[in-house]
Amino acid sequence: MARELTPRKENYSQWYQDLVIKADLAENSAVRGCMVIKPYGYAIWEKMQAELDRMFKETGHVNAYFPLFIPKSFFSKEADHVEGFAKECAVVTHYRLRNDEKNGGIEVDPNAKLEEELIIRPTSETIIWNTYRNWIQSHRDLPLLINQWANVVRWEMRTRLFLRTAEFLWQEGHTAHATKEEAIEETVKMINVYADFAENFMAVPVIKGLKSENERFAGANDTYSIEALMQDGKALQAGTSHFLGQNFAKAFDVKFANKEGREEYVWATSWGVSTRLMGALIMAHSDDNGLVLPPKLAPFQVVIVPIYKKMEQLAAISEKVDEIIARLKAKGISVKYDDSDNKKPGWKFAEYELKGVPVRLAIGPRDLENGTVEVARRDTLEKNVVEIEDVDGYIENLLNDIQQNIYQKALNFRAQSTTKVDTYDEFKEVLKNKGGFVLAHWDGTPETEEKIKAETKATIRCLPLEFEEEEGTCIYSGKPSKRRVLFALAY
RNA sequence: CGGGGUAUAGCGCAGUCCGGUUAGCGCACCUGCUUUGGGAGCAGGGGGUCGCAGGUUCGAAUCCUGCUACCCCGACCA
Repeated sequence: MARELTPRKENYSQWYQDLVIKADLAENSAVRGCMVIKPYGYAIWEKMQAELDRMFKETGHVNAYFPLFIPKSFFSKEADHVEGFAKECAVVTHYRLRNDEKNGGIEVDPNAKLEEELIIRPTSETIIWNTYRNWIQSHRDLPLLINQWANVVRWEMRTRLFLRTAEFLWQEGHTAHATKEEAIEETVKMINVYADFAENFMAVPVIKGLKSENERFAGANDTYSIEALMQDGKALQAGTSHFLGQNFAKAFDVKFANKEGREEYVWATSWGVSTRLMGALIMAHSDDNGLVLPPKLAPFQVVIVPIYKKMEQLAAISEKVDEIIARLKAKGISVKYDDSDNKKPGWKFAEYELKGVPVRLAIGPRDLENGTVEVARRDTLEKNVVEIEDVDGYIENLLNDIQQNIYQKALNFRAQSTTKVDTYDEFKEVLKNKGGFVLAHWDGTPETEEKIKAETKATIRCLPLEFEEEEGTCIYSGKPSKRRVLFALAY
């Protein structure tokens, strides 16, 4: 395997894709725009899933599953929704193949044309709300708090591993509520869950905010997002939570009898995060040696590499290692012991650094004599010799320390990369030379936002939920503004 | 959909301009010996419809025509 990663500054996007492939996370598949997630990458995704799923359940949600196919007619019931997604839908038109008598091979059977085409879900609001109609009669049926883990397809023109693929894995929550207030509360609750997950598990600091009208989900009244900053200074939308108002309830005629016995449309939310989080994780922390995984999401937190000349030495080392493994496992620390004989220690060191394993132990004859082990941490690449007696407690602390440290590092980077600007010239200058988040005044109109985007490619990432009221003037139009909003170039 | 590029062993590439022994190199793989505290060394070995289809020629990976796929840069990305 070629070891070199292309220098990051030259072409971050290429560097990122190389890293994804070399660290064995994923690769492009034979199918256009689709990705094969390899076992190591999938193991990280499974860790993410497990934590998110736990958090959803703690907030009262349950899992269910809805169909992959959506009848075209369902899809078109909500006008904004269909308009937003129409350009990127995969459509099933036939249900059978037959032998091609003329040319050999196989062809679509023209006699098997579907009366109504099926859309492969790009998101499931429509099929789910069509189902909810039958599930909701009374206020006693509410709230309905359901999540599904699924794949969706969006026929993107250009794709990038994890960040934008034609098919991707995600979870989508779809909830129904009796009141507007309760639905809004749910929307905000879930964006907070996502922020909590990003910061405390992924160690990626995020900014919670409200999307501008232009960037809002098709069919939503309000879209909240969490925005993360990548190491190349571009923003990544890492999760969204939508307040859907009564739009889907009206489109699918979902009404309930309230406590007074009157019929009302229900209030809805939807929220989702996807395998794009993998991209965020990689681009937030990796360095030139490869991935840097937060201990809470690493498929294994510790790797142990034995160093030996003769098989007898390996046997003695393995005996000691078994003890260490037992003690680490007792503390809930996951460990891989790589005693494979076909790779040299140096190769293993480099390989596990590439894969971002948080802590590496090396143990050889010298250590056996001294009762020590060499502990190397991935985030700083520091090495220390530790008494075997103390190793489990030491590593337990070290893992916490690494989790904190990489979060702090990302937070510091974000702080350095966030700039307040007051003029349009300054705005353009910062975007061009420094990148990162730019806080600026905006007049609140979609027209201004579009013009800024057309001229600079920067978009309003969000109107941060945490902000200071401040009199100012729009950097573009000069009109008055009461607050700054968050701009950036984005993935 | 525009602009550029690529297609040769599992992977990465050279060879193509200027046609000519048996198509080559690195990594990986197999065998053996020596190695093992930061991506080992030596020796030997296996593996190819040179993207597909036509054409030119005594002779095509190489020239010509058509097709297909993929990559990069844009456009697109609720």
